[in-house]
Amino acid sequence: MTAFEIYRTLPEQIAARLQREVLSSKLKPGDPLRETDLSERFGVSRGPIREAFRQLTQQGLLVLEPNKGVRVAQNPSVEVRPLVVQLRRKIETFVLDSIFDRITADDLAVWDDILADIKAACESNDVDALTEHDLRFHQAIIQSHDDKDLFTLWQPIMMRMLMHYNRLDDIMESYREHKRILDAIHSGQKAEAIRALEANIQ
Amino acid sequence: MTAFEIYRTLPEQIAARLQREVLSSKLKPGDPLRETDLSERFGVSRGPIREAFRQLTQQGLLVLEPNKGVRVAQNPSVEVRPLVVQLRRKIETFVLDSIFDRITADDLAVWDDILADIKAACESNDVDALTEHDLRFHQAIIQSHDDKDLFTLWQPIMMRMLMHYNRLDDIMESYREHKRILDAIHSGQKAEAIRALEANIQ
DNA sequence: CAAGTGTCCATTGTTGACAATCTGCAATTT
DNA sequence: AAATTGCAGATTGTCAACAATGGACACTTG
Repeated sequence: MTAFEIYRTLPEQIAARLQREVLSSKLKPGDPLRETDLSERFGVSRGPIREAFRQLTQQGLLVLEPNKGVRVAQNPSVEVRPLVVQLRRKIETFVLDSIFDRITADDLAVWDDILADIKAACESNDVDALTEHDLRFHQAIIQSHDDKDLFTLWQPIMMRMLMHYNRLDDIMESYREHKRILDAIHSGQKAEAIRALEANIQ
Repeated sequence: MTAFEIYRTLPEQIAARLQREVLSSKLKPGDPLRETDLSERFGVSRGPIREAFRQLTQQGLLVLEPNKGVRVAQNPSVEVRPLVVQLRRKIETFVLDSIFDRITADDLAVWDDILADIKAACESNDVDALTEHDLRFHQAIIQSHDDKDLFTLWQPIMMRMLMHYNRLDDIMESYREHKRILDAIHSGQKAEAIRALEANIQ
């Protein structure tokens, strides 16, 4: 768990809280979000709320209809879901392949820390925390690529996968999958790392 | 050319105009867009301008930095470009394959009309118009899928490809490529249509 | 009774004023 | 001369008031 989270702006703080509520299904697909309600809840005017809506819309978590406000987005249909998986695999394996020979000790230290958080979340059976750290793990990899725009491309795809995070019977398996990825990176086995990464994305 | 374009909202109109200026390189990567300037230019307050920024940011055409405003996004790096091509191919071929047996005469009529616009743009050597109708063509196909969320996923990827639309020596080739796609669809040749679509995306 | 019309209310859209932040440059310090 | 500080202007961030829109429901109308 991250002890202190620093956000530059008001809308970022609001967006982060709403993001958690969507990913943890406290807010369900189709639920309307009203600007007035939230501006009272967070003690700010409607401006920052709208800006937070913008960020979450970009992430694909909210859907905006003119004059009607925003709602929590629907999960991808069963038909589209395999496509989303393939897209995410393509991006993440591309990044891992591309950065592999330039991964620094600092990068690995950060990823190891996140893996520890994943382990803790699995052991305490905390699905919401697992979702959060799973996101952090893959985000950290994507963001280590020089082209920062890749993150913008990847994020909405990732979010669509996280919206129903229930594929595992045994939650500890998530920890093992991520550990396999990092183990392979530690020992310099590129092909194995990519294989483990693909296995984790489904 | 579409004679009348109806937009529901003020921000949509503004976003559409700015989109054209970015795609036609009238606004170049890195150029800053100032809220005050645009609010004077379009005769509205800064609110709708910010909303237009929102939409274009979601499309990947603008990049926002807190307290610094928005700039026109950079083109994808040469390293990332092949990935973008692959992602777009995956989505569009997925959609075409998925809808192929349910394509209606109305769909085809619309697409034929757009093809005529593409032909006209090629014949008059109007690259900006070609970009616009090329976008309309592929957008029309994507939007004919039941899952409307696919469009949101596809749009930012498409935009990254359109930001420098200069792969063709012979502009008429673009018309021929799109014609091959529609010809194959007309004659019910699914595999051939998908092949032609992939050939067009590069 | 069905289809259309009008009114009201909840909600989003727009605006202009004011606050906070960033940038560049000049003055100051070491 | 190099680094730092302090201003001033430009620009974005936030706010609260007002306008416009959409949906629900009662009412008319054929």
